[in-house]
Amino acid sequence: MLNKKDIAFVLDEIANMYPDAECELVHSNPFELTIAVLLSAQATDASVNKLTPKLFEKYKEPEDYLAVSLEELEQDIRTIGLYRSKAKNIKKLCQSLIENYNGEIPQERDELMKLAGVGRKTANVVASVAFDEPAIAVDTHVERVSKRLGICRWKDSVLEVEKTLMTKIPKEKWSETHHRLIFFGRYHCKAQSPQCGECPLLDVCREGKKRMRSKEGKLV
DNA sequence: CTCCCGATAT
DNA sequence: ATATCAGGAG
Repeated sequence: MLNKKDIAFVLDEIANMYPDAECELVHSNPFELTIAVLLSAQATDASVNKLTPKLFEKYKEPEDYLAVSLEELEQDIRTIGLYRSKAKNIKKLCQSLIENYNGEIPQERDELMKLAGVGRKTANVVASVAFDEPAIAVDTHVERVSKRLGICRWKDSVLEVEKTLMTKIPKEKWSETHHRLIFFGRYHCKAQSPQCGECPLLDVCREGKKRMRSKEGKLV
């Protein structure tokens, strides 16, 4: 496990690598962001961003999603994986927004998580990006990077990873660090081919050093 | 735990 | 061909 000094080193290095890391999902308000994050489950940001500009032109408010049939909405998001569940959740979410939240996305994470298709990770993203609340959304990248580096343990659940990160990172740095960890995981510490040979964190990364030994110094 | 699922990278 | 992608619901 990384000690306090190692954590500080990691935060410093990823700040150098990705000083301006931010949400890459196309959106222009909290409602669009929520839809985009819901769609992004088990899909790449690029795939979602390819779809949402046209989608948001057709569907501007919760009422617009309720005005079409489920089949029509499914067809409109068909290029995204899990599209049938997502279409149903979007419909439920919009109905709930109108019935319980005056048609607006709520700011509290507990309220966000009551919405269909919105779990802890999505709620954290919306609270953080749309409403500037300190939060660390643990997605596949944050989980993988945290475990490889040794910030948390391999067996930790997603919730345990989030709690560990919140404990080890100063609250005012939660949001920026969260985005930098995502960029680091997405573009450098990739799932299939991590660039350990060119990684500034190699000295403190147990998994990276293990990988370099097994490959005898050869890059991926 | 399983299921949902198309697009893209390896 | 297989793994992975800003997960969540049942």
